[in-house]
Amino acid sequence: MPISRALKLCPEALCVPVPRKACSAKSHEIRSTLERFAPVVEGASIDEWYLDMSGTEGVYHDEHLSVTAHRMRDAVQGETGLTISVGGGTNKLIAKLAVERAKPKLGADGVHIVEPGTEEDFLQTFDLADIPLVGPRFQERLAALGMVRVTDVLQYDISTLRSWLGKREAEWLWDRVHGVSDSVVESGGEAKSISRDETFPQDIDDDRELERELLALMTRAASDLRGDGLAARTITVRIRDADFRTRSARRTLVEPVVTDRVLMRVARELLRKLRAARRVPARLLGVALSSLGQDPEADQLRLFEAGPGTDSETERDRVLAKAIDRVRERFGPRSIIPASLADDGTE
DNA sequence: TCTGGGGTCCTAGGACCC
DNA sequence: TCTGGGGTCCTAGGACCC
Repeated sequence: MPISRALKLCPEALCVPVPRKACSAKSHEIRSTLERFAPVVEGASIDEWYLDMSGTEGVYHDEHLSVTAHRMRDAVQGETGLTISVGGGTNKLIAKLAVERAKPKLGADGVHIVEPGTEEDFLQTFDLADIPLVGPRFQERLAALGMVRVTDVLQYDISTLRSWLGKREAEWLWDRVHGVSDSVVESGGEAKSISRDETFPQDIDDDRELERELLALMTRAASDLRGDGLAARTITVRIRDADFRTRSARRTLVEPVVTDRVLMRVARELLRKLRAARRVPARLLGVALSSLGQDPEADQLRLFEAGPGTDSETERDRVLAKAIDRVRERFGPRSIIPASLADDGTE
């Protein structure tokens, strides 16, 4: 339920913000513990990881995987105070489905291992909606063809499925319902994008007001960008109109940038473009920074020095941005904010 | 009664290059 | 009646996940 509706129904409710920093710190703690058990650990989200256990049989003296899994569970509980569930199988699809069967609230003991060779039988106990990446849209199409459970799909041969769904999707689904998945466990790494967006309590139609919101969003995104030691080449502005139509505009710069001034200058142009194309009240506004790379060092020789009013950053821009970040870190995110934004982009 | 926030990945089409 | 072909980069939109 959206908070705005919850507060309408229950005006005295107290809203407690998500302690994002604390969640992220706990996530790192869990990962560190898991890394002792497997050579490759892939973070799938803030609270899910894949471990590739192949090749570790000798290390664990050929003990059954469920024994190792219970030791992982105990280690995480002991070191972080949090309870995890562990699913095991011969590929990521099986492991992901297995962990749902491992959860103690279903009466299990926190571990569920699917033995090699039993994957197809295991799959037959699921609905298609349980398969990762079978979302609401795909479910609807499949249901229209009379397929809701995995067993519904197994009645048909691949050529029939191809004629209904097209080659690519039919073959993808065919593999999944047979428990086949060849995606590898990879440790991954840096974020691919950083975004901030906000749904307004009331739709906003005023351009100046939208630009103020844009500035607030960009200030947060840019500060996190620099906090991670990254720079961005692509800036995206997203707007959701009152009728829920979502539009976006983006621009990729030749050089990666980090400063509020340049990021905001591009973002404002993109917002103006979106507003010029369709000017109706907006319910959401967002910014995203992508094409990320390591921030080229501030002390690096810069071939071009550009002034305000261009898309290039000056040394002054970068020093200023980082000084502001330090003040915010010490005194809080609201301790120093842009007073206003002039039309030429200076603050 | 409308539908959160932060992400990833995929696709289609266009520009441009050799 | 014909308008090559393949690769890369970019934009816009959409599906999906937690």
